Amino acid sequence: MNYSKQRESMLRILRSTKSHPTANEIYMEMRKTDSKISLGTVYRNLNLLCDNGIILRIDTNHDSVHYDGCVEPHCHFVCSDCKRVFDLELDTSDLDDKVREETDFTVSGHSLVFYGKCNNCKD
Amino acid sequence: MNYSKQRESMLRILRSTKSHPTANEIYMEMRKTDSKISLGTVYRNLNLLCDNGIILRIDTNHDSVHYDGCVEPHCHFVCSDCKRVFDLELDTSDLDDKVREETDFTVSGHSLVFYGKCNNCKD
DNA sequence: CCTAAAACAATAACGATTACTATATTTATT
DNA sequence: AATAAATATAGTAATCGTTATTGTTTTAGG
Repeated sequence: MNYSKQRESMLRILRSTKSHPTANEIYMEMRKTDSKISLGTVYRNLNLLCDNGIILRIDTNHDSVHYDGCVEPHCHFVCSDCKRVFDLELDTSDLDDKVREETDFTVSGHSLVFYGKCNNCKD
Repeated sequence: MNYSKQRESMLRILRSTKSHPTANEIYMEMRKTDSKISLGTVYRNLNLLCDNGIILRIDTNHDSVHYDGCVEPHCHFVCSDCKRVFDLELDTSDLDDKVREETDFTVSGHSLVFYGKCNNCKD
């Protein structure tokens, strides 16, 4: 993987927010400083960074995929009203072992997403 | 919701398998007995059945959405090789309460998907 | 039977993502 | 610094899963 200033800029954006942006939101943010950036470049780099474990993909069932610059194990909450994605502190590191006990599968990890309404939307 | 033989047939298919088929797989299965069935009908009914809690949507991060005729709370394992979806017995009913303790959010449920390799693919 | 609501098949449209192509940038080598 | 190979890019076209539209058919209730 060679250096590219586009990819560096994407990583900077992802690591400076807790908003879990979508590909298009990252694209819009990048266009503020680089009007020539291509949406294809954003997608290609997001996949590259995911495949190398540098960022995290969050599938919310709701709309398009969200991305997280924080790869420390944690889980997420998606508000079914505003669709925002929140980080949760919940420790679920024991779950993978439970599945290993129950099955003969090789478990590499899990994705845990909670649904409901956030503080702003719950009334 | 009026009766329709297309929807009845879909439910029969979904409840008679543990394979968690995609919309297209259900469509292909239905075409065996009804060559006129429309893919739009399959999608419309899948959404209708999901919205009414009669079937379950499973988002695997991998490809298109899978559906489950069993709505009893359970979680899933997706093989990253063959992409098959397996049921797990794991009881995770306590997780929602843990999130309620940690946050002020209204929690309606969660989706828990494990990743790894199944027995067939792990070597 | 007759009517209104709901469902249908067929097809067009949409939005997110990926593929393609010709050009530019990065990195390693002389 | 010049060169060459590998990698990345912008721009655009194509793909794929899903949803919307339309005119017709089926269902359910009076």
